[in-house]
Amino acid sequence: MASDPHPAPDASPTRQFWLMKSEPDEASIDHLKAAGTLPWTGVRNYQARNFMRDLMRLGDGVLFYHSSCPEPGIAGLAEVCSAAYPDATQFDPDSPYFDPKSTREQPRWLHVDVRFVRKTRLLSLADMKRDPALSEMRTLAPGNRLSITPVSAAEWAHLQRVLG
DNA sequence: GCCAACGTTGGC
DNA sequence: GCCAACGTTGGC
Repeated sequence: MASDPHPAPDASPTRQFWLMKSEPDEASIDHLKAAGTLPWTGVRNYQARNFMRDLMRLGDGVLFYHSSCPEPGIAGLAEVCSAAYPDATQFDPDSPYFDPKSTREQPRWLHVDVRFVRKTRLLSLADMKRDPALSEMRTLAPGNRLSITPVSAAEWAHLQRVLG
């Protein structure tokens, strides 16, 4: 593996799993495939930030989900490949993610990097909703708006089978 | 473009 | 600390 600019200090032996939403206009699974890795910038929700900052570990599994698009759903698999570090876009006045209240001394917003694993068939949101094995998925909970949600080991294993 | 649900902000 | 106003998310 190439040198990692942001290695996690304490990769957990227990792998955890996440669903991460991205608008394909901004960053699709094809963008990730082409880039290899992407910095997960632009998260401006404290709960989602805290997942990345406090709970994500190197090698955690990621369901790459396309949101706010004609066919929302899971489009591929990825994995966490860095520890959390400050989001550069919060300091950039020209960025839509600029946060004037953040400082370099005490940055508000952090993110991890994510590495491409593989594309899958598109498992649509409708498919997910109709699968009883996914009925407890956090991302499907009524009113959920979090762009990053935990996925249970059972849900992950089930999805590996469903996605083929 | 609509709108429900939720998060954040800021006056008090 | 309350809560109204406002902003954002994201499916439809």
